[in-house]
Amino acid sequence: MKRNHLADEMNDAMAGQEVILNGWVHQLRDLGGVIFALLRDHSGMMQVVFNETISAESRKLADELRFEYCIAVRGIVALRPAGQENLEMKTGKLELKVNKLEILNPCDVLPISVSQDGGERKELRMKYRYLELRRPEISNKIIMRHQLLIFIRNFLSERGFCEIETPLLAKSTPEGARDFLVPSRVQPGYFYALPQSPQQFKQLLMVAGFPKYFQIARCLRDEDLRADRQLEHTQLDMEMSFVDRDDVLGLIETLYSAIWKEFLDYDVSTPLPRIPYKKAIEQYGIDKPDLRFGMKIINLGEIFADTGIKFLKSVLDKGGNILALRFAEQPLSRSEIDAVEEFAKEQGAFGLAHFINDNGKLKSPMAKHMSEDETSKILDMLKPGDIMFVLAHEGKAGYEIMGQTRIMLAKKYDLIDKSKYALLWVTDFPLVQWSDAESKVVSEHHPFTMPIESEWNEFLERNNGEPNPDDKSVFELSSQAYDLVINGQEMGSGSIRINRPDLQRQIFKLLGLTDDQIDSQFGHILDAFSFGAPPHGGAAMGIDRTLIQITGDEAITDVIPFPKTLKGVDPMMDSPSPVSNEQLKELHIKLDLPE
RNA sequence: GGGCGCGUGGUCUAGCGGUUUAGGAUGCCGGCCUGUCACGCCGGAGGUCGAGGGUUCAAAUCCCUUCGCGCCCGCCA
Repeated sequence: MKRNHLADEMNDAMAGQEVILNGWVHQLRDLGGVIFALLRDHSGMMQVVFNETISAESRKLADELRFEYCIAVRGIVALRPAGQENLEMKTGKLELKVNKLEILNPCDVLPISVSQDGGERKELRMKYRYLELRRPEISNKIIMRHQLLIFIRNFLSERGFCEIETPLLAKSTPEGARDFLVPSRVQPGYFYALPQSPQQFKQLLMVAGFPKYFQIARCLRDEDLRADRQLEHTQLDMEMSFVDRDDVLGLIETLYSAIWKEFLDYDVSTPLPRIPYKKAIEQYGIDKPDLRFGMKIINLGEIFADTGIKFLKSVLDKGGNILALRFAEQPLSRSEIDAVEEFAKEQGAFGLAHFINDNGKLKSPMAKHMSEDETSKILDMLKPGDIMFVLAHEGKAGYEIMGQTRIMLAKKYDLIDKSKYALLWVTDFPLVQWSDAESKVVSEHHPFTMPIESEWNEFLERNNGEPNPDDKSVFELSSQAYDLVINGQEMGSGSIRINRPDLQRQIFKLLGLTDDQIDSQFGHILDAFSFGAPPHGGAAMGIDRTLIQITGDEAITDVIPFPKTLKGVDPMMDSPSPVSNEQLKELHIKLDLPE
């Protein structure tokens, strides 16, 4: 019995018509003489009725029905008796009087509930993900993912972008995340790397003369997982030639405001705010500020420039900062204030002082050591009842402690306007940063990022034309890189790229690569740049993260059809798994397992 | 690699040294019920309390180790 209608198509006008529906038993109510079931298909639900006055045979077979049996029913669409309508249901005024039932496939006792959220543990839900996906609330996210991808493809295609696939079997390079390796059978001892992103391929497409490229690309990185990080994730990868930074930012913010309008009916005003990296750190203590609430970091350096308070003075003398957060939402108890200090200490602070405007009088552990001038200036900044948390700390770490404290306070005291979406760009990222793990200078974004050229040229001049990583001013250099941030989450990043082989080689040298390493690992791209490579730039946007912003979920596993656990295991397929000795032998691999 | 939390019949959960033969809900099995919609009522089966070790007269409960899951730090251009 093949279906000729879907549950969702049933309407009053069809009363009296005979139809066949296929689907699953979503709910069962056995009243003895009559059995009601909710039949669910991908479109919706329909109540079906088994009654011996309609069909004794079907009524008898219906005794066997249980949750999630896969069935086919044929029957007459009918209006429910007066007073029996279910107004909560789209088809609630109707029912199907079944004259033939066929059980297509029975269903074992369910390990997780399908008809509702049974609150099962994550590991179980992952193992039986295909059952969880039967729930419309869950599958709708996967359908929305499809709709988002279609929307993006149409948007970019209409604007002259060409979707181009790039290889999955690519090459391992020394920069960046840990690679997933794939052994070559034909070339013993050689490995492909799965792409961390199509970065080099897309730049080579620019060299090839494609003006606008995009790809919905899977990116793989063998690093530890988080709620917003899987081993593989999907990026909207894009690149354009003959453009400057504003062209790229303009296109992406137009796309994102269109997505927000389409999927959330939310008006994002463009152009988006653009905050230089340095300012983001100084004002929010983080490179991905959440602008749904205020409470910017305040620098009290000037007020305390000549202070007599020793620990403040000594931090200032060492070039540190005195930073503050003004908390004006509600008075806090002594223990609540202590909890804030405790949090700051966990973030690395030595301590966290505070000022309170106690009806025009300054209340603070430091009050009696402060000058009149200092006291009045602080009081001027506080309304009665306001609390100001104060941190004296050196370097970027001080801003970061305050940034984390700012976020903690906002979450704990509900300062975040959940109806708001705060989209912004953070621009002018540092070109490089220091890696403690590798004890060397590494790219902040990636090694193909164009520096801000005036700064770069001055840096070279200072170092006699050599890209000297030991010149500490290297950390002051900015790049033409940018991040899109939404509600405090990094949504994607991009940059204007280097397109000259000489500059690219200098950057590699700055990162500590020798000429030999550069030639063997990046020779292809330097070659390519030497054949008239056009200026170009682009970005890559996280599709999974974009989706959880739209759905309001907290983990990207919610919008991935078959996600993996935090240990990188797929409990459903039970991967990764051992392979046979024959397979290993074919690949010329011998195992050297830890104890 | 480090920190925090969780793990009890199919599933969710109570119990957190002895009142327990581990309680409840739901699902499952059997019975009753012709207008339910989380249908209802009656009865029943189902547990090595994640695993291993220890403390104790006595351990689901306390301690140690270990495994799994989640969240965070490190890590992730």
